[in-house]
Amino acid sequence: MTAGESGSKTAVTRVEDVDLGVLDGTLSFFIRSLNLAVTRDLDARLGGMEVARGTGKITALFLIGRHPGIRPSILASAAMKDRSAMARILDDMDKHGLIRRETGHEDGRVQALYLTEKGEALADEVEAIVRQSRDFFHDISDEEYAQVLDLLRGIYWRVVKSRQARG
Amino acid sequence: MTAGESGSKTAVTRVEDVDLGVLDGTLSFFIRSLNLAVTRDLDARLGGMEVARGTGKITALFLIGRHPGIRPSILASAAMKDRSAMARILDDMDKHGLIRRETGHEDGRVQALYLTEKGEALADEVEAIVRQSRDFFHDISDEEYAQVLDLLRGIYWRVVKSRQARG
DNA sequence: AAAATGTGATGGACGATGTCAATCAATTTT
DNA sequence: AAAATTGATTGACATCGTCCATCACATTTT
Repeated sequence: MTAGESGSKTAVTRVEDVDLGVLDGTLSFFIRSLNLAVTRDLDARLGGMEVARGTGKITALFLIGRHPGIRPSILASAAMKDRSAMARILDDMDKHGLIRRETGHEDGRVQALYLTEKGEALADEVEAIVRQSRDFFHDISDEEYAQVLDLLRGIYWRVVKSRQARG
Repeated sequence: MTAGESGSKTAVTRVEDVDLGVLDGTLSFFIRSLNLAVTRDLDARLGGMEVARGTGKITALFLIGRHPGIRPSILASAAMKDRSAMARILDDMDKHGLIRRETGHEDGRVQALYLTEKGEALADEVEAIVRQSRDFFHDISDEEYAQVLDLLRGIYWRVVKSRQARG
């Protein structure tokens, strides 16, 4: 019936022979699987740096650097996390002296985030490493990389915006 | 210098105005961010089912169903996990009566995995839900979805194979 | 045959993660 | 002024991924 039901119901001894079935047509599966591999690779590259483990720290570091005064909730949206998760990350970064939190002058509820000098330095350091992270996909041609990047970027923004709409 | 450094160093109040900087050219970032959104959505769809939370259980359920007698280590490779992580998942599924583990007749070290009837039933149920998971990307056209699926599938297999080679 | 080496699967421990609900302060609405 | 809303934070809880050690079985070496 469905594509990929050719070699069904047979034991396999090699991963290459595995038929993914429904999962083969499911974007979620590939995103979720690749996430593990990519995260592992990035953590290895970041070694014992203060931003290792987790997407949130790196995203926060870069976005605060690029948009001084940005608010925690915007960071949360961009990183697809909820506010409480981002609050923890910021707390951690604060303890490590990477960021500074100021209370907004106009609205007393919001916080304005800034990188400390230490944060700026780390951001530069991490940026160099992140640029190298493309090496993980060394098997993939520049064209393919660019294509998938464009497509995922588009999907990303649409998801961000629809998440924004809902809550 | 680099693409995307146009609107630099300005505070933003809306996510849409955020400039991702280096991250904008980093596949890892989009994969890692989208992973969170996709995982959340899938967990919501699966509600309180016995396979909710985590990619591993669903992958195991489907692959065992499609390849009766498959070994845990192959499942681990396909799900991009390590053996111990997969062992926990299988243990959990065993406790819930979803799978059956037999010791291989030829090689006493390996296990052969099979779905129980309960497991088969759940697999069918979950398959229906997984098929609906494309709805999460309702903003994305069929063409785009197919394109990004093809590209990620290709990347997935290359990563799986290179992981296989290394360790 | 015995010993050493290798491989598949488990289990414990640890830190980190994501989520939910509750709280608190500040602001906006009525 | 009271009520409802919003931004941020905290505690609690379950889960996850990783590392290290262990155990059983196989294969290779001597």
